[in-house]
Amino acid sequence: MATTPTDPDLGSVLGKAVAVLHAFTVDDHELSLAALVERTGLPKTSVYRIAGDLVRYRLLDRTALGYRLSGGLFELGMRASVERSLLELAMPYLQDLYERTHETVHLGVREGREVVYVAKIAGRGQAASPSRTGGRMPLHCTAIGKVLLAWADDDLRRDVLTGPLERRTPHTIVAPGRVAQQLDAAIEAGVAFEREESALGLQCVAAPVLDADDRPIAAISVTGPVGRFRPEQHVDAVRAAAQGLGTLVARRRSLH
Amino acid sequence: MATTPTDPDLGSVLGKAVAVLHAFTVDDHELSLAALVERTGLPKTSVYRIAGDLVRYRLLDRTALGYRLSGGLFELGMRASVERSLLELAMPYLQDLYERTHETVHLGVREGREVVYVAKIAGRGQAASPSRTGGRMPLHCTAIGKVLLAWADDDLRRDVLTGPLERRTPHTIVAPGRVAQQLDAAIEAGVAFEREESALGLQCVAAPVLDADDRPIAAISVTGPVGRFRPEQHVDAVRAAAQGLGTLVARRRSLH
DNA sequence: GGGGATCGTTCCACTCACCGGTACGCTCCT
DNA sequence: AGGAGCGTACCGGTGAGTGGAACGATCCCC
Repeated sequence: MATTPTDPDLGSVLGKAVAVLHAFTVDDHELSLAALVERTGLPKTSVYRIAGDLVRYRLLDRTALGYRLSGGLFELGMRASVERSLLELAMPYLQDLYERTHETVHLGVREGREVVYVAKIAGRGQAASPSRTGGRMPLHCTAIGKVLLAWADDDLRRDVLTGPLERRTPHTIVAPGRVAQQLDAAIEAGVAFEREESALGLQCVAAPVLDADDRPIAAISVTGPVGRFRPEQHVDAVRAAAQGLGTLVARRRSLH
Repeated sequence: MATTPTDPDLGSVLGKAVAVLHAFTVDDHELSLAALVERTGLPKTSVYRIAGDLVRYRLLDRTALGYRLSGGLFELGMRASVERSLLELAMPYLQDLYERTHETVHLGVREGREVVYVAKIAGRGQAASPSRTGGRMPLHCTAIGKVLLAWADDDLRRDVLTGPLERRTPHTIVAPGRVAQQLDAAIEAGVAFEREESALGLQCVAAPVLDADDRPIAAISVTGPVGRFRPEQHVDAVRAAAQGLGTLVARRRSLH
């Protein structure tokens, strides 16, 4: 059941422990022992023992209802070098961008065939975008994803376009040809757009953060609600932020 | 050597794996096998095998120089419920506070006898504060720490004050009596101050985020360089942000 | 250019930590 | 009262994990 992203080797303690950790998602942050058993498919006793150990090692917390990922794990995750260096370098630019636009700002990197959001600035009373820091989204239906894909190796582009393109909304572009068109247009324009393709009611512009070799390290986007928000108005601001961060990153000789 | 915070039971794979993960710090984000062996005190072969497994499970990445904490760990950490819920609720307030002051803004929670920073907004060209998201600081020498300690149970306050108070700068207050004085003053004033007690050249004001039962969930602070920056000027802004967040959190029936 | 130090990797036989079925006690339901 | 669902505890068998020893590859200094 419910194969975790990193479908681990269940023959080792470590594998089982990782499976338990991966059973938690952004939405289900609190799971009972029974729920963990169901999600991992592991024997109850094993989950019981392992979860207990994880609590002992401060990777899980006990709660009235069961277990949840602990603050220790948060600390550990914040030490992940690439994401954290990027985040620290990027914050001032994201900050400026938000202040200039007062719209939701994202920073994302590519992980496999998906976008992982490394930072999100959503001010008060914004149209709620479903993205979350640390969350994932498909590459083909988000502005950040398109940017990351457009500047990526041809291999990856081909790989993604030949695979299934998940439909998220009625506006999601699922025809490989049309996605390819958009990727080309993105390179041409230096930015990519998204119009209600990942979530209804939201539009988006994104620009790539390129290193010294013009490889895409990350992407920055501005998101707003259809109607008041016109992504074209923010092209220059996003591009400026992404380029600023890019040159800063390049100066640091790739993200160490 | 170098006992990790959660000095783990080294008799189990899991314990060893956790020890390996904890060997990485914010500063040493990239460690060779030999370095891991030295820091964990584990046999070389064991570290080799376990690190390999951790790479397989996407908790570590291989690099030219050795290993580092992976993006997968970042994602996992971002799912830690308390920190992430708090972070999402707090961001708009931190955002506003930064825009109002244009000084470095922190959000911190207490973990044991230390502060853990959950969020940091450091604008361009600020005096670099040594804090980092996910990093720790002692309670007695930071504004956030004083706030968290002042509103905490008497048990904790006694516990911390009777323990050794680490000196961080010439200005660090290490006399238990004087710290206690400041805690009382903090409750009186609704905010706590710090004047170069954790890092030279920096001053700070912090206010508590209280839940419905007046228990401190977290604290918010504004930090700036001595000279231009006068913490007293920002008392109202910090207090407003913290209270706003507090009522929001209280409405959600404690952080689930 | 050879010898020594350092580092990552492979091999292997022992053994103990892990395994998971079974059973128990508790709290809600019906 | 009975039954379902859950968390906890017990326990003997066994294979995953163990770590010492030995190997090859770099690098650097004499």
